[in-house]
Amino acid sequence: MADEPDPLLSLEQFMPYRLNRAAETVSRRFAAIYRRHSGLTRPEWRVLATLGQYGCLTATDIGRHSAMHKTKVSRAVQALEGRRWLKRQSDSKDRRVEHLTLTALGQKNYRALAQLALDFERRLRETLGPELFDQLNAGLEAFEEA
Amino acid sequence: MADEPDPLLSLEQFMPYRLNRAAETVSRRFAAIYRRHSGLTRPEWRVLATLGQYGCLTATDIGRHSAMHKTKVSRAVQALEGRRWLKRQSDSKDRRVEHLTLTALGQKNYRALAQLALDFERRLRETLGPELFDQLNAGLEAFEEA
DNA sequence: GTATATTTGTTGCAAACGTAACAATCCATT
DNA sequence: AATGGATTGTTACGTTTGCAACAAATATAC
Repeated sequence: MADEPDPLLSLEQFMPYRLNRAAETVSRRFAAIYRRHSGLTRPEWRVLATLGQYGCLTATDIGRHSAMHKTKVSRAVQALEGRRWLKRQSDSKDRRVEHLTLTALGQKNYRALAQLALDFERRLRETLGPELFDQLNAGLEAFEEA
Repeated sequence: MADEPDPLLSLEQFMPYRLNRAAETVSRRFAAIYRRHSGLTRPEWRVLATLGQYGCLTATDIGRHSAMHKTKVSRAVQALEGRRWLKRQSDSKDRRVEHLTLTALGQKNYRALAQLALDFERRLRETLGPELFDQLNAGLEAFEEA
């Protein structure tokens, strides 16, 4: 009595499923690295990395750029502010917005964490093989445009 | 006074970041579809799809296969059991494990939802273009092996 | 054969999450 | 300049999540 109800859908070949598994696996491993190093959560790491790259942004900017919910951003910003890794400067023209920048301490930690990120990606590229890595990258790039 | 602290890391070109954004976008859109159709949550959909494909599995099997935490699986199984979409059968040899299978009702809904999935993927392939879609798929496939 | 370790699945609990409501501010139309 | 609407960021609240502890059962070691 076979219990195989002739599968209509093969998850292993289903793109959303594949994408999710790959992203989850990578994200989890990478998160374990910077968590061990700094204790940052994922949203906090994202805010740090975004500010490290762009220098000065508002909370809305960060949310738009990293596709995070604004409450997530708000809480991550609070946490980083508590560490003195980030400071707020109110805009003189529009007093709703606050410009966020990393402090010297924040930049120092950003540099260390960015290095961890680059190392991680390099190992990933080696594990996957450069040609497949680039292929995957090209596919993902096409994705962002569509 | 430039506020650009020479970014060490370009998030847009960072593989884990790209993977996450793509996966999140796709997953969110697809989830909206089957949520509207059936009210299933993401973990519930995953359990349903996994059982629909493999017929009979234990909770641990499902967790391992779909990379979900065992508590997530446990709760999704409870929810599907509450809908009468799934039934448990205790193993006669090892009384810890329970074999999970879809009921007739569960299979009926699985078929409908699998069709939605295939439609979604077909549209995705059209949007992306077949060649890039396949390229992305090849990259993801390499991923799973490593 | 008993003690110890491992595995399977569930539950308590605290942390994290998103929705919605909110205060504060700015903009647009009049 | 005033009312209505939009935008920015925070907070309150109910839900979801994962870690840890757990009970039950099996496997392993002695």
